[in-house]
Amino acid sequence: MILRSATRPVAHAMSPIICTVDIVLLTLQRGMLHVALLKRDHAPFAGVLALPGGYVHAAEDADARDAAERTLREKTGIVSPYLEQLATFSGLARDPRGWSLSVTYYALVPDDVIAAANRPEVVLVAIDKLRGLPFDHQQIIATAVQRVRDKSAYSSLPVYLCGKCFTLPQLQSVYEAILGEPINKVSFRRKIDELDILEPIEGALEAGKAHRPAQMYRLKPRYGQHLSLTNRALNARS
Amino acid sequence: MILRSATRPVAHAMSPIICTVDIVLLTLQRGMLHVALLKRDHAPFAGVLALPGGYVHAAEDADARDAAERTLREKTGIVSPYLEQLATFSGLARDPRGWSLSVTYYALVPDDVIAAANRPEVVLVAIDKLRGLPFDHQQIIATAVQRVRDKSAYSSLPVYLCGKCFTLPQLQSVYEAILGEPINKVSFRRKIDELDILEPIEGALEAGKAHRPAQMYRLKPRYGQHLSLTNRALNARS
DNA sequence: ACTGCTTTGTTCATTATTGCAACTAACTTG
DNA sequence: CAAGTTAGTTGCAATAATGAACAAAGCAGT
Repeated sequence: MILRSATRPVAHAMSPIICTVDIVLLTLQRGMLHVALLKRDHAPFAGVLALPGGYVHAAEDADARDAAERTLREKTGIVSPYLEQLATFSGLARDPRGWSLSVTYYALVPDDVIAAANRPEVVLVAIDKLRGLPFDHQQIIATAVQRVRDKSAYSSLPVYLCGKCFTLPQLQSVYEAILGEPINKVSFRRKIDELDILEPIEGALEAGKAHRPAQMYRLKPRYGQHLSLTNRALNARS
Repeated sequence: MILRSATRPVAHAMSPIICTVDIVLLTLQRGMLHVALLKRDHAPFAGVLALPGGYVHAAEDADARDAAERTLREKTGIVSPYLEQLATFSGLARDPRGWSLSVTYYALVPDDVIAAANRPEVVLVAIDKLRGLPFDHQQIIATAVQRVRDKSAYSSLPVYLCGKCFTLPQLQSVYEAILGEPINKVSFRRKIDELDILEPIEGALEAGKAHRPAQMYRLKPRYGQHLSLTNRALNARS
Protein backbone atom coordinates (compact mmCIF):
# COMPACT_ATOMS: atom_id res chain seq x y z
CA MET A 1 0.00 0.00 0.00
CA ILE A 2 2.84 2.32 0.80
CA LEU A 3 4.48 1.13 -2.38
CA ARG A 4 1.44 1.99 -4.39
CA SER A 5 1.32 5.54 -3.11
CA ALA A 6 4.95 5.91 -4.18
CA THR A 7 4.41 4.66 -7.69
CA ARG A 8 1.19 6.59 -8.23
CA PRO A 9 1.73 10.35 -8.46
CA VAL A 10 -0.57 12.48 -6.32
CA ALA A 11 -3.30 14.55 -7.88
CA HIS A 12 -1.58 17.87 -8.03
CA ALA A 13 1.51 16.47 -9.66
CA MET A 14 -0.54 15.11 -12.58
CA SER A 15 -1.24 16.85 -15.85
CA PRO A 16 -4.63 18.47 -15.36
CA ILE A 17 -7.29 17.68 -17.94
CA ILE A 18 -9.44 20.43 -19.33
CA CYS A 19 -13.10 19.52 -19.08
CA THR A 20 -15.76 20.79 -21.42
CA VAL A 21 -19.46 20.25 -22.03
CA ASP A 22 -21.11 20.02 -25.44
CA ILE A 23 -24.83 20.09 -26.03
CA VAL A 24 -26.71 18.42 -28.87
CA LEU A 25 -29.81 20.58 -29.18
CA LEU A 26 -32.30 18.81 -31.41
CA THR A 27 -35.49 20.09 -32.95
CA LEU A 28 -37.87 19.14 -35.72
CA GLN A 29 -38.21 21.30 -38.82
CA ARG A 30 -40.29 20.27 -41.81
CA GLY A 31 -40.43 16.70 -40.55
CA MET A 32 -36.65 16.37 -40.23
CA LEU A 33 -34.49 16.28 -37.14
CA HIS A 34 -32.15 19.28 -37.02
CA VAL A 35 -29.26 20.07 -34.72
CA ALA A 36 -28.31 23.56 -33.51
CA LEU A 37 -24.76 24.62 -34.42
CA LEU A 38 -22.70 27.77 -33.89
CA LYS A 39 -19.66 29.20 -35.65
CA ARG A 40 -16.61 28.79 -33.45
CA ASP A 41 -14.98 32.03 -32.27
CA HIS A 42 -11.50 30.69 -31.63
CA ALA A 43 -8.87 28.33 -32.93
CA PRO A 44 -8.86 25.48 -33.49
CA PHE A 45 -11.53 25.39 -36.19
CA ALA A 46 -12.36 29.11 -35.82
CA GLY A 47 -15.33 29.96 -38.03
CA VAL A 48 -16.40 26.34 -38.42
CA LEU A 49 -19.90 25.27 -37.36
CA ALA A 50 -19.78 23.20 -34.18
CA LEU A 51 -21.92 22.09 -31.25
CA PRO A 52 -22.57 24.70 -28.58
CA GLY A 53 -20.08 23.93 -25.85
CA GLY A 54 -17.65 25.39 -23.40
CA TYR A 55 -15.43 24.85 -20.45
CA VAL A 56 -16.72 23.59 -17.15
CA HIS A 57 -16.24 26.40 -14.63
CA ALA A 58 -15.53 24.72 -11.32
CA ALA A 59 -15.96 28.04 -9.57
CA GLU A 60 -19.49 28.70 -10.74
CA ASP A 61 -21.00 25.38 -11.92
CA ALA A 62 -22.35 23.05 -9.24
CA ASP A 63 -21.78 20.08 -11.57
CA ALA A 64 -21.46 19.20 -15.25
CA ARG A 65 -25.20 19.39 -15.79
CA ASP A 66 -25.15 22.91 -14.43
CA ALA A 67 -22.34 23.73 -16.82
CA ALA A 68 -24.37 22.31 -19.71
CA GLU A 69 -27.45 24.35 -18.76
CA ARG A 70 -25.36 27.50 -18.42
CA THR A 71 -23.53 26.92 -21.69
CA LEU A 72 -26.77 26.26 -23.56
CA ARG A 73 -28.34 29.38 -22.07
CA GLU A 74 -25.35 31.60 -22.81
CA LYS A 75 -24.75 30.35 -26.34
CA THR A 76 -28.30 29.90 -27.58
CA GLY A 77 -30.54 31.72 -25.11
CA ILE A 78 -32.48 28.53 -24.56
CA VAL A 79 -33.49 26.78 -21.35
CA SER A 80 -34.60 23.29 -22.31
CA PRO A 81 -37.16 21.48 -20.17
CA TYR A 82 -35.60 18.18 -21.26
CA LEU A 83 -31.84 17.85 -20.90
CA GLU A 84 -30.19 14.48 -20.41
CA GLN A 85 -26.60 13.37 -20.15
CA LEU A 86 -25.59 11.55 -23.31
CA ALA A 87 -22.05 10.25 -22.79
CA THR A 88 -18.52 11.43 -22.14
CA PHE A 89 -16.10 11.62 -25.04
CA SER A 90 -12.43 11.84 -24.24
CA GLY A 91 -8.93 11.09 -25.34
CA LEU A 92 -5.87 12.28 -27.14
CA ALA A 93 -7.29 12.00 -30.66
CA ARG A 94 -10.37 14.22 -30.54
CA ASP A 95 -8.79 17.66 -30.14
CA PRO A 96 -5.57 18.83 -31.89
CA ARG A 97 -4.59 20.69 -28.71
CA GLY A 98 -4.21 17.39 -26.87
CA TRP A 99 -5.99 15.15 -24.40
CA SER A 100 -9.49 16.46 -23.75
CA LEU A 101 -12.73 15.39 -22.14
CA SER A 102 -16.25 16.48 -22.98
CA VAL A 103 -19.34 15.55 -21.02
CA THR A 104 -22.14 15.73 -23.56
CA TYR A 105 -25.86 16.36 -23.07
CA TYR A 106 -28.77 16.31 -25.44
CA ALA A 107 -31.87 18.49 -25.39
CA LEU A 108 -35.11 18.43 -27.30
CA VAL A 109 -37.11 21.60 -27.94
CA PRO A 110 -39.93 22.58 -30.29
CA ASP A 111 -38.60 24.80 -33.06
CA ASP A 112 -40.62 27.83 -31.97
CA VAL A 113 -38.50 27.92 -28.81
CA ILE A 114 -35.42 28.37 -30.97
CA ALA A 115 -37.18 31.07 -32.97
CA ALA A 116 -38.27 32.81 -29.77
CA ALA A 117 -34.67 32.89 -28.50
CA ASN A 118 -33.95 35.08 -31.53
CA ARG A 119 -30.27 34.27 -31.94
CA PRO A 120 -29.46 34.54 -35.62
CA GLU A 121 -26.04 32.96 -34.99
CA VAL A 122 -27.74 29.67 -34.10
CA VAL A 123 -27.86 27.59 -37.28
CA LEU A 124 -30.12 24.57 -37.64
CA VAL A 125 -28.75 21.81 -39.85
CA ALA A 126 -30.61 18.67 -40.86
CA ILE A 127 -28.96 15.66 -39.27
CA ASP A 128 -28.45 13.98 -42.63
CA LYS A 129 -26.82 17.09 -44.11
CA LEU A 130 -24.00 17.40 -41.60
CA ARG A 131 -20.46 17.54 -42.90
CA GLY A 132 -17.13 19.04 -41.96
CA LEU A 133 -17.81 19.14 -38.24
CA PRO A 134 -14.79 19.68 -36.00
CA PHE A 135 -13.50 17.34 -33.29
CA ASP A 136 -15.71 14.27 -32.86
CA HIS A 137 -18.90 16.31 -33.06
CA GLN A 138 -20.24 14.18 -35.89
CA GLN A 139 -19.98 11.11 -33.70
CA ILE A 140 -21.49 12.91 -30.72
CA ILE A 141 -24.50 13.93 -32.80
CA ALA A 142 -24.85 10.41 -34.22
CA THR A 143 -24.85 9.04 -30.68
CA ALA A 144 -27.51 11.54 -29.63
CA VAL A 145 -29.75 10.77 -32.59
CA GLN A 146 -29.41 7.05 -31.95
CA ARG A 147 -30.32 7.60 -28.29
CA VAL A 148 -33.37 9.66 -29.22
CA ARG A 149 -34.54 7.02 -31.72
CA ASP A 150 -34.05 4.18 -29.24
CA LYS A 151 -35.85 5.98 -26.44
CA SER A 152 -38.68 7.20 -28.63
CA ALA A 153 -39.73 3.67 -29.50
CA TYR A 154 -40.82 3.00 -25.95
CA SER A 155 -41.23 6.35 -24.21
CA SER A 156 -42.88 9.73 -24.28
CA LEU A 157 -39.63 11.49 -25.21
CA PRO A 158 -40.92 12.98 -28.49
CA VAL A 159 -43.50 15.12 -26.70
CA TYR A 160 -40.65 17.48 -25.86
CA LEU A 161 -40.37 18.28 -29.57
CA CYS A 162 -43.96 19.48 -29.53
CA GLY A 163 -45.13 22.80 -28.17
CA LYS A 164 -47.30 23.27 -25.10
CA CYS A 165 -50.34 21.92 -26.87
CA PHE A 166 -50.73 19.73 -29.89
CA THR A 167 -53.03 17.22 -31.53
CA LEU A 168 -52.54 13.46 -31.62
CA PRO A 169 -52.00 13.44 -35.40
CA GLN A 170 -49.27 16.07 -34.92
CA LEU A 171 -47.63 13.98 -32.20
CA GLN A 172 -47.85 10.91 -34.38
CA SER A 173 -46.05 12.65 -37.22
CA VAL A 174 -43.31 13.65 -34.77
CA TYR A 175 -42.87 10.01 -33.75
CA GLU A 176 -42.82 9.00 -37.40
CA ALA A 177 -40.21 11.61 -38.24
CA ILE A 178 -37.93 10.35 -35.47
CA LEU A 179 -38.46 6.63 -36.04
CA GLY A 180 -38.30 7.09 -39.78
CA GLU A 181 -41.28 4.91 -40.60
CA PRO A 182 -45.07 5.15 -40.53
CA ILE A 183 -46.92 4.03 -37.42
CA ASN A 184 -50.36 2.50 -37.36
CA LYS A 185 -52.86 5.10 -36.15
CA VAL A 186 -54.78 2.79 -33.83
CA SER A 187 -51.63 1.26 -32.31
CA PHE A 188 -50.16 4.71 -31.80
CA ARG A 189 -53.21 6.02 -29.98
CA ARG A 190 -53.34 2.88 -27.83
CA LYS A 191 -49.71 3.39 -26.79
CA ILE A 192 -50.14 7.07 -26.00
CA ASP A 193 -53.23 6.26 -23.99
CA GLU A 194 -51.24 3.61 -22.11
CA LEU A 195 -48.44 6.11 -21.34
CA ASP A 196 -51.09 8.20 -19.58
CA ILE A 197 -49.21 11.47 -19.90
CA LEU A 198 -51.61 13.63 -21.90
CA GLU A 199 -54.83 15.37 -21.03
CA PRO A 200 -57.28 16.86 -23.52
CA ILE A 201 -57.68 20.62 -23.34
CA GLU A 202 -61.39 21.14 -22.76
CA GLY A 203 -63.07 22.67 -25.77
CA ALA A 204 -59.79 23.34 -27.60
CA LEU A 205 -59.89 22.07 -31.15
CA GLU A 206 -57.47 22.67 -33.98
CA ALA A 207 -59.49 24.98 -36.22
CA GLY A 208 -58.95 26.32 -39.72
CA LYS A 209 -58.39 23.09 -41.63
CA ALA A 210 -60.82 21.85 -44.25
CA HIS A 211 -61.73 18.75 -42.32
CA ARG A 212 -62.85 17.56 -38.90
CA PRO A 213 -60.87 19.47 -36.26
CA ALA A 214 -58.59 17.50 -33.94
CA GLN A 215 -58.66 17.62 -30.16
CA MET A 216 -55.76 19.53 -28.59
CA TYR A 217 -53.79 17.89 -25.78
CA ARG A 218 -51.17 18.99 -23.27
CA LEU A 219 -48.69 17.15 -21.07
CA LYS A 220 -50.17 16.39 -17.65
CA PRO A 221 -48.68 18.85 -15.14
CA ARG A 222 -46.61 16.35 -13.16
CA TYR A 223 -44.74 15.23 -16.31
CA GLY A 224 -42.63 18.38 -16.45
CA GLN A 225 -39.28 16.66 -16.85
CA HIS A 226 -39.42 12.92 -16.69
CA LEU A 227 -40.50 10.30 -19.14
CA SER A 228 -43.18 7.67 -19.14
CA LEU A 229 -42.26 4.26 -20.52
CA THR A 230 -44.11 1.43 -22.22
CA ASN A 231 -43.01 -2.15 -21.77
CA ARG A 232 -43.14 -2.83 -25.48
CA ALA A 233 -41.74 -0.83 -28.34
CA LEU A 234 -44.05 1.07 -30.61
CA ASN A 235 -43.41 -1.09 -33.62
CA ALA A 236 -41.17 -3.99 -34.53
CA ARG A 237 -37.98 -2.68 -36.08
CA SER A 238 -35.57 -5.55 -36.56
CA MET B 1 -17.41 37.70 -30.93
CA ILE B 2 -14.40 39.68 -29.79
CA LEU B 3 -16.35 40.64 -26.69
CA ARG B 4 -17.11 37.01 -25.92
CA SER B 5 -13.46 36.01 -26.11
CA ALA B 6 -12.68 38.78 -23.64
CA THR B 7 -15.26 37.71 -21.07
CA ARG B 8 -14.42 33.99 -21.32
CA PRO B 9 -11.07 33.11 -19.73
CA VAL B 10 -8.77 30.94 -21.80
CA ALA B 11 -8.20 27.33 -20.90
CA HIS B 12 -4.90 27.63 -19.12
CA ALA B 13 -6.13 30.36 -16.86
CA MET B 14 -8.94 28.16 -15.56
CA SER B 15 -8.89 25.97 -12.51
CA PRO B 16 -8.04 22.52 -13.82
CA ILE B 17 -10.37 19.70 -12.88
CA ILE B 18 -8.99 16.38 -11.75
CA CYS B 19 -10.58 13.56 -13.70
CA THR B 20 -11.03 10.06 -12.38
CA VAL B 21 -12.62 6.83 -13.49
CA ASP B 22 -14.60 4.47 -11.27
CA ILE B 23 -15.64 0.96 -12.23
CA VAL B 24 -18.71 -0.88 -11.01
CA LEU B 25 -17.66 -4.51 -11.34
CA LEU B 26 -20.72 -6.71 -10.93
CA THR B 27 -20.99 -10.44 -10.49
CA LEU B 28 -23.52 -12.96 -9.33
CA GLN B 29 -22.97 -14.96 -6.14
CA ARG B 30 -25.58 -17.27 -4.69
CA GLY B 31 -28.25 -15.72 -6.88
CA MET B 32 -27.51 -12.17 -5.73
CA LEU B 33 -25.81 -9.33 -7.58
CA HIS B 34 -22.56 -8.35 -5.86
CA VAL B 35 -20.23 -5.43 -6.47
CA ALA B 36 -16.45 -5.52 -6.10
CA LEU B 37 -15.04 -3.04 -3.58
CA LEU B 38 -11.55 -2.21 -2.31
CA LYS B 39 -10.29 -0.56 0.87
CA ARG B 40 -9.03 2.93 0.06
CA ASP B 41 -5.30 3.50 0.62
CA HIS B 42 -5.39 7.26 1.06
CA ALA B 43 -7.40 10.07 2.56
CA PRO B 44 -10.15 10.97 2.23
CA PHE B 45 -11.96 7.87 3.48
CA ALA B 46 -8.71 5.89 3.92
CA GLY B 47 -9.56 2.31 4.89
CA VAL B 48 -13.16 2.58 3.74
CA LEU B 49 -14.50 0.19 1.10
CA ALA B 50 -15.02 1.96 -2.22
CA LEU B 51 -15.31 1.31 -5.94
CA PRO B 52 -12.07 0.55 -7.76
CA GLY B 53 -11.07 3.83 -9.35
CA GLY B 54 -8.21 6.14 -10.07
CA TYR B 55 -6.96 9.16 -11.90
CA VAL B 56 -7.05 9.43 -15.66
CA HIS B 57 -3.43 9.55 -16.83
CA ALA B 58 -3.42 11.75 -19.91
CA ALA B 59 0.12 10.66 -20.63
CA GLU B 60 -0.62 6.95 -20.86
CA ASP B 61 -4.36 6.48 -21.40
CA ALA B 62 -5.66 6.91 -24.95
CA ASP B 63 -9.08 7.83 -23.56
CA ALA B 64 -11.27 7.39 -20.49
CA ARG B 65 -12.21 3.85 -21.47
CA ASP B 66 -8.54 2.99 -21.60
CA ALA B 67 -8.11 4.49 -18.16
CA ALA B 68 -11.00 2.37 -16.89
CA GLU B 69 -9.54 -0.83 -18.34
CA ARG B 70 -6.13 -0.03 -16.89
CA THR B 71 -7.54 0.86 -13.48
CA LEU B 72 -9.65 -2.29 -13.34
CA ARG B 73 -6.66 -4.40 -14.35
CA GLU B 74 -4.29 -2.78 -11.87
CA LYS B 75 -6.68 -2.81 -8.93
CA THR B 76 -8.43 -6.14 -9.40
CA GLY B 77 -6.32 -8.08 -11.92
CA ILE B 78 -9.40 -8.48 -14.11
CA VAL B 79 -9.86 -7.80 -17.81
CA SER B 80 -13.60 -7.77 -18.42
CA PRO B 81 -14.93 -8.78 -21.84
CA TYR B 82 -17.90 -6.51 -21.25
CA LEU B 83 -17.19 -2.94 -20.15
CA GLU B 84 -19.57 -0.10 -20.89
CA GLN B 85 -19.61 3.56 -20.01
CA LEU B 86 -22.27 4.22 -17.37
CA ALA B 87 -22.38 7.97 -16.79
CA THR B 88 -20.26 10.83 -15.58
CA PHE B 89 -20.68 12.08 -12.03
CA SER B 90 -19.30 15.47 -11.18
CA GLY B 91 -19.59 18.51 -9.03
CA LEU B 92 -18.54 20.27 -5.89
CA ALA B 93 -20.54 18.11 -3.50
CA ARG B 94 -19.25 14.62 -4.19
CA ASP B 95 -15.67 14.88 -2.91
CA PRO B 96 -14.60 16.77 0.23
CA ARG B 97 -11.43 17.87 -1.59
CA GLY B 98 -13.52 19.95 -3.99
CA TRP B 99 -14.93 19.91 -7.49
CA SER B 100 -14.31 16.53 -9.08
CA LEU B 101 -15.37 14.52 -12.09
CA SER B 102 -15.59 10.78 -12.48
CA VAL B 103 -16.33 8.93 -15.69
CA THR B 104 -17.86 5.66 -14.56
CA TYR B 105 -17.98 2.29 -16.29
CA TYR B 106 -19.66 -0.95 -15.41
CA ALA B 107 -18.45 -4.48 -16.07
CA LEU B 108 -20.05 -7.91 -15.73
CA VAL B 109 -17.98 -11.01 -15.04
CA PRO B 110 -18.74 -14.55 -13.83
CA ASP B 111 -17.60 -14.96 -10.25
CA ASP B 112 -14.97 -17.56 -11.11
CA VAL B 113 -13.08 -14.82 -12.99
CA ILE B 114 -12.86 -12.87 -9.74
CA ALA B 115 -11.69 -15.99 -7.93
CA ALA B 116 -9.11 -16.67 -10.64
CA ALA B 117 -7.67 -13.17 -10.28
CA ASN B 118 -6.79 -14.19 -6.72
CA ARG B 119 -6.79 -10.76 -5.12
CA PRO B 120 -7.91 -11.18 -1.52
CA GLU B 121 -8.21 -7.40 -1.16
CA VAL B 122 -11.15 -7.44 -3.58
CA VAL B 123 -14.32 -7.67 -1.48
CA LEU B 124 -17.66 -8.67 -2.96
CA VAL B 125 -20.67 -7.08 -1.29
CA ALA B 126 -24.30 -7.85 -2.09
CA ILE B 127 -25.90 -4.82 -3.70
CA ASP B 128 -28.65 -4.70 -1.07
CA LYS B 129 -26.12 -4.85 1.78
CA LEU B 130 -24.16 -1.75 0.84
CA ARG B 131 -23.72 0.95 3.43
CA GLY B 132 -21.23 3.59 4.38
CA LEU B 133 -19.80 4.02 0.92
CA PRO B 134 -17.69 7.15 0.36
CA PHE B 135 -18.34 9.92 -2.16
CA ASP B 136 -21.40 9.22 -4.33
CA HIS B 137 -20.45 5.59 -4.84
CA GLN B 138 -23.79 4.38 -3.54
CA GLN B 139 -25.55 6.38 -6.24
CA ILE B 140 -23.11 5.23 -8.91
CA ILE B 141 -23.76 1.59 -8.02
CA ALA B 142 -27.52 2.17 -7.94
CA THR B 143 -27.30 3.69 -11.41
CA ALA B 144 -25.28 0.71 -12.67
CA VAL B 145 -27.69 -1.83 -11.23
CA GLN B 146 -30.63 0.02 -12.74
CA ARG B 147 -28.87 0.07 -16.11
CA VAL B 148 -28.14 -3.65 -15.93
CA ARG B 149 -31.76 -4.42 -15.02
CA ASP B 150 -33.15 -2.24 -17.80
CA LYS B 151 -30.83 -3.68 -20.43
CA SER B 152 -31.29 -7.27 -19.32
CA ALA B 153 -35.01 -7.13 -20.04
CA TYR B 154 -34.41 -6.83 -23.77
CA SER B 155 -30.85 -7.95 -24.43
CA SER B 156 -28.28 -10.67 -24.03
CA LEU B 157 -26.36 -8.72 -21.39
CA PRO B 158 -26.70 -11.35 -18.61
CA VAL B 159 -24.69 -13.94 -20.57
CA TYR B 160 -21.58 -12.04 -19.46
CA LEU B 161 -22.35 -13.13 -15.91
CA CYS B 162 -22.14 -16.77 -17.02
CA GLY B 163 -18.96 -18.65 -17.67
CA LYS B 164 -17.78 -19.91 -21.04
CA CYS B 165 -20.47 -22.58 -21.14
CA PHE B 166 -23.75 -22.95 -19.33
CA THR B 167 -27.19 -24.49 -19.61
CA LEU B 168 -30.40 -22.68 -20.45
CA PRO B 169 -31.85 -23.23 -16.96
CA GLN B 170 -28.67 -21.70 -15.49
CA LEU B 171 -28.97 -18.71 -17.81
CA GLN B 172 -32.63 -18.35 -16.93
CA SER B 173 -31.84 -18.23 -13.23
CA VAL B 174 -29.28 -15.49 -13.95
CA TYR B 175 -31.94 -13.45 -15.74
CA GLU B 176 -34.34 -14.06 -12.86
CA ALA B 177 -31.75 -12.97 -10.29
CA ILE B 178 -31.17 -9.71 -12.16
CA LEU B 179 -34.79 -8.95 -12.97
CA GLY B 180 -35.90 -10.05 -9.52
CA GLU B 181 -38.87 -12.09 -10.69
CA PRO B 182 -39.55 -15.49 -12.23
CA ILE B 183 -39.68 -15.77 -16.00
CA ASN B 184 -41.87 -18.19 -17.91
CA LYS B 185 -39.69 -21.02 -19.22
CA VAL B 186 -41.23 -21.15 -22.69
CA SER B 187 -41.12 -17.38 -23.15
CA PHE B 188 -37.53 -17.29 -21.98
CA ARG B 189 -36.39 -19.97 -24.39
CA ARG B 190 -38.23 -18.30 -27.25
CA LYS B 191 -36.48 -14.98 -26.51
CA ILE B 192 -33.05 -16.55 -26.27
CA ASP B 193 -33.68 -18.38 -29.50
CA GLU B 194 -34.72 -15.08 -31.11
CA LEU B 195 -31.53 -13.38 -29.91
CA ASP B 196 -29.61 -16.00 -31.87
CA ILE B 197 -26.42 -15.68 -29.85
CA LEU B 198 -25.97 -19.18 -28.44
CA GLU B 199 -24.85 -22.44 -29.96
CA PRO B 200 -25.21 -25.87 -28.33
CA ILE B 201 -21.94 -27.60 -27.51
CA GLU B 202 -22.16 -30.91 -29.36
CA GLY B 203 -22.51 -33.80 -26.97
CA ALA B 204 -21.87 -31.70 -23.89
CA LEU B 205 -24.49 -32.28 -21.23
CA GLU B 206 -24.56 -31.18 -17.63
CA ALA B 207 -23.94 -34.47 -15.80
CA GLY B 208 -24.11 -35.47 -12.17
CA LYS B 209 -27.59 -34.29 -11.27
CA ALA B 210 -30.34 -36.71 -10.35
CA HIS B 211 -32.50 -35.79 -13.32
CA ARG B 212 -32.40 -35.33 -17.06
CA PRO B 213 -29.14 -33.56 -17.98
CA ALA B 214 -29.34 -30.16 -19.66
CA GLN B 215 -27.66 -29.21 -22.91
CA MET B 216 -24.63 -26.94 -22.54
CA TYR B 217 -24.38 -23.79 -24.67
CA ARG B 218 -21.72 -21.22 -25.45
CA LEU B 219 -21.81 -17.71 -26.91
CA LYS B 220 -21.40 -17.77 -30.69
CA PRO B 221 -17.83 -16.68 -31.49
CA ARG B 222 -18.71 -13.34 -33.12
CA TYR B 223 -20.55 -12.15 -29.99
CA GLY B 224 -17.33 -11.48 -28.08
CA GLN B 225 -18.25 -8.00 -26.93
CA HIS B 226 -21.50 -6.67 -28.24
CA LEU B 227 -25.09 -7.30 -27.33
CA SER B 228 -28.02 -8.67 -29.21
CA LEU B 229 -31.38 -7.00 -28.67
CA THR B 230 -35.01 -8.07 -28.81
CA ASN B 231 -37.71 -5.64 -29.80
CA ARG B 232 -39.87 -6.58 -26.86
CA ALA B 233 -38.96 -6.85 -23.22
CA LEU B 234 -38.76 -10.26 -21.60
CA ASN B 235 -41.72 -9.82 -19.34
CA ALA B 236 -44.21 -7.12 -18.57
CA ARG B 237 -43.02 -5.00 -15.70
CA SER B 238 -45.60 -2.20 -15.90
C1' DA C 1 -33.83 -54.21 -13.67
C1' DC C 2 -37.45 -51.73 -12.00
C1' DT C 3 -39.87 -47.85 -9.49
C1' DG C 4 -40.00 -43.30 -8.05
C1' DC C 5 -38.29 -38.71 -8.11
C1' DT C 6 -36.62 -34.70 -10.29
C1' DT C 7 -35.67 -31.47 -13.82
C1' DT C 8 -35.23 -30.73 -18.95
C1' DG C 9 -37.28 -29.65 -23.07
C1' DT C 10 -41.55 -29.50 -26.05
C1' DT C 11 -46.43 -29.26 -27.45
C1' DC C 12 -50.76 -27.39 -27.37
C1' DA C 13 -54.62 -24.65 -26.10
C1' DT C 14 -55.81 -20.19 -24.13
C1' DT C 15 -55.27 -15.48 -23.70
C1' DA C 16 -53.50 -11.01 -24.85
C1' DT C 17 -51.69 -7.69 -28.25
C1' DT C 18 -51.22 -5.76 -32.65
C1' DG C 19 -52.39 -4.41 -37.42
C1' DC C 20 -55.75 -3.54 -40.86
C1' DA C 21 -59.73 -1.94 -42.99
C1' DA C 22 -63.95 -0.09 -42.80
C1' DC C 23 -66.76 3.05 -40.71
C1' DT C 24 -68.72 7.45 -38.66
C1' DA C 25 -67.85 12.40 -37.35
C1' DA C 26 -67.00 17.08 -38.27
C1' DC C 27 -65.18 20.63 -40.47
C1' DT C 28 -64.16 23.75 -45.10
C1' DT C 29 -64.76 24.85 -49.78
C1' DG C 30 -67.25 25.72 -53.88
C1' DC D 1 -75.72 21.39 -49.55
C1' DA D 2 -72.68 18.16 -51.88
C1' DA D 3 -67.81 16.91 -52.19
C1' DG D 4 -63.48 16.43 -50.16
C1' DT D 5 -60.54 15.68 -46.34
C1' DT D 6 -58.84 14.30 -42.08
C1' DA D 7 -60.22 12.84 -37.00
C1' DG D 8 -61.43 9.36 -34.25
C1' DT D 9 -63.66 4.65 -33.36
C1' DT D 10 -65.08 -0.15 -33.96
C1' DG D 11 -64.62 -4.91 -35.09
C1' DC D 12 -61.98 -8.60 -36.84
C1' DA D 13 -58.07 -11.25 -38.39
C1' DA D 14 -53.28 -12.21 -37.64
C1' DT D 15 -49.70 -12.54 -34.56
C1' DA D 16 -47.44 -13.23 -30.21
C1' DA D 17 -47.13 -14.36 -25.21
C1' DT D 18 -48.56 -17.35 -21.44
C1' DG D 19 -49.47 -21.38 -18.65
C1' DA D 20 -50.41 -26.08 -18.01
C1' DA D 21 -49.63 -30.52 -19.30
C1' DC D 22 -46.74 -33.87 -21.24
C1' DA D 23 -42.75 -36.63 -22.73
C1' DA D 24 -37.58 -37.42 -22.13
C1' DA D 25 -33.67 -38.62 -19.51
C1' DG D 26 -30.92 -38.97 -15.93
C1' DC D 27 -30.02 -40.71 -10.66
C1' DA D 28 -31.23 -43.18 -6.23
C1' DG D 29 -32.89 -46.75 -3.83
C1' DT D 30 -34.66 -51.18 -3.74
